[in-house]
Amino acid sequence: MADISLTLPDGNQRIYAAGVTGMDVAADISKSLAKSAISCSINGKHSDLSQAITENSDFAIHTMKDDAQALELIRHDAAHIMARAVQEIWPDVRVTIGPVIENGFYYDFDRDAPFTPEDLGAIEKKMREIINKREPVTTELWDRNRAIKYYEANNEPYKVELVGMIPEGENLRMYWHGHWQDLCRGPHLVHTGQVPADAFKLQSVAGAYWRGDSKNKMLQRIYGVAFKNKLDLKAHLHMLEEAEKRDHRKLGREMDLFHIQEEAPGMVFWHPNGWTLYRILQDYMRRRQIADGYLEINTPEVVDRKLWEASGHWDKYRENMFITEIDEEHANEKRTNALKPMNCPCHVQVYNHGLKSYRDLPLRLAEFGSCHRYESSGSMHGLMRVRGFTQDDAHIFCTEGQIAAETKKFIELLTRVYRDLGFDSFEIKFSTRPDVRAGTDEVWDQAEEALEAAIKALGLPYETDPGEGAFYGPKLDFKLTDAIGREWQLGTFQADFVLPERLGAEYVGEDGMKHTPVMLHRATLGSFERFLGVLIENYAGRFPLWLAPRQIVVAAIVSDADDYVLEVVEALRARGLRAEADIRNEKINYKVREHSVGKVPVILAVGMREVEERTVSIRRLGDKGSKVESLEAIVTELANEALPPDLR
RNA sequence: GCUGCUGUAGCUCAGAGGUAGAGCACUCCCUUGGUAAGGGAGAGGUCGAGAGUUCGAUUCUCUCCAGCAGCACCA
Repeated sequence: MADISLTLPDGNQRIYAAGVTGMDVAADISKSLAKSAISCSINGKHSDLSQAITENSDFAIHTMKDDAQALELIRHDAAHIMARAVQEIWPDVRVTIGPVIENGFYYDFDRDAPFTPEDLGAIEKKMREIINKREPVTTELWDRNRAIKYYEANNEPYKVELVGMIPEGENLRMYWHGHWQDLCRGPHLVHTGQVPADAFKLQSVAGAYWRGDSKNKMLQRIYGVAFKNKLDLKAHLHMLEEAEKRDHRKLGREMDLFHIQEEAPGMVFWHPNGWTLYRILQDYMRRRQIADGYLEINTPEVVDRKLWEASGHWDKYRENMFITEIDEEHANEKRTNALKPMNCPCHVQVYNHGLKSYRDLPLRLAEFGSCHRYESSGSMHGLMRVRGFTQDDAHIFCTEGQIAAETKKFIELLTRVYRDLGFDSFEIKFSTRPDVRAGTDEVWDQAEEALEAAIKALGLPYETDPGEGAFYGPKLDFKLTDAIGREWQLGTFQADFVLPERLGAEYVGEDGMKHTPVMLHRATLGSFERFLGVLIENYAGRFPLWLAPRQIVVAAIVSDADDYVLEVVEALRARGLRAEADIRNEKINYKVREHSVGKVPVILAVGMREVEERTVSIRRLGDKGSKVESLEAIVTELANEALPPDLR
């Protein structure tokens, strides 16, 4: 056989006979490398060490030191080992698929009785046994028919179905972990003992549809996490605990922000603290939008079905709309109304009132529009997914030629808003024309170019998602990253060539003829509810002063200071600060603890010393100590600090 | 909507076929205390809703509602 040349990551080249395996090369380099090797990359493709190399290639050996590869393999092999363990304990369980996911893996099984938490312990134990056997992982290429016959003989219908989906003529890779075998793309570790027995944990059991389709049978999914070592696992479990602590549903209760109750699932009862936060955010958005040339409007929430039929929503989304009938006692005519699931049809009604000229464009109509959507019972989640919500919605009516400038203007607004609210980074997803769409190719060309040009003009990175646009136009989605690295899709910007026409929106152009405007749907926060959920979790409830619903508590150390406490509160309130007095019969330790737990950013403690010197002792949330300043200085300092970013 | 789990005081949770308990919070009293829980007393619950089994159900069974985890969905 001819010789081939392998280029190692350090640039060195080595010559081997064609057909050499990664393991051969590792052994040739050093004995210890052969021992620690877990996989290799051949021309950048992550491969098994047993893979034969037949041509000149860039080549790298991976060990446990290569995080990306090591974690992928550990998790992937852990999934296989888990499946093997399950089948060893319950031979009648059918296997399906088990991929690697963030931090871990899962495997879907078909089994009559669901797994219980106790089962997970038994499976973990069996997995450790398999790991401790240190059995070699081997692989073979099979042709389709052999694989189908094999799986039919072994009563694995899901595997038969999977093999059936692989194109004719393509060989399949089969892997063995000891006697247990699975169809898999690979690559895998060298032996089962390379999965760290003390660094994985089975987390939970849940149902999942076969091939992700709700028409299919529901399988039993087991989720697990796996890491390189015990410490990483512990760190991950700790991180989960931390994330739980900042859960907005928990903080919402603790900080007395809102609640949701049985009689109105998916609808929020905002408490004084939460509504203060909501209002601060809304006032801020209102100022930002007005500064950007938006005109605020307000439209009905209950609207006759005729409008939804005209807009097309009745056909497409009726199942998700709250529909009301007016009973005959109260109406001469029986009619069917729907709670608005979105604002756009109503905004077109406002636009349509009165003849519009090209001189009126772009016309930016904004509404903090209260919408209702009947979300399925299983999808609701605190404030993040609700049935009643308010969008920071606006529709920009403009000409095709104005799309680019409006896109740019909007992205600039969104960037400012996100930054002001503590989110420094976000990603843009650009979705282009789908196969089934309305509008001519020329219009799509123009709109896609306009959107893309706007992102480029701002020098922002973005990702293109071909074919993912709405049927009525291309769109941009904005995903931000919060303080603990989670991503949230909130803002959106969508061009629409369909709705204005459907609802008869027109303007008189320079040519004196009637034209149909383009409508740009856009939201920055998305919905206030969801955004506040994200905001609460991002700050873990410890809001910057301008956002904090309770900004300052003035606490008396002795009751002789009560009058002065009230005076300080008055002085703070006079400057628009949200200040409360705490003159309860409690010790200062108690008060400090309670308000710290309540995440009040500033506690001003006053005793007789402060009364006499007209000072206050200021303690900031999270600080250990306090410092004394004059009342006058504190009021000015806090008043400045509490200004919203757009007013500074 | 689907699979599984859960529903007891405002919150976190314990409990049992004979009609309920703890801690914190709340109210009152004592205490005037200098930066993360001072002491005492008291009040508070149709045990998610409905039906069934039973002499008796909050406990067992069924149905429904809601929540949680995941899946599906998300204009």
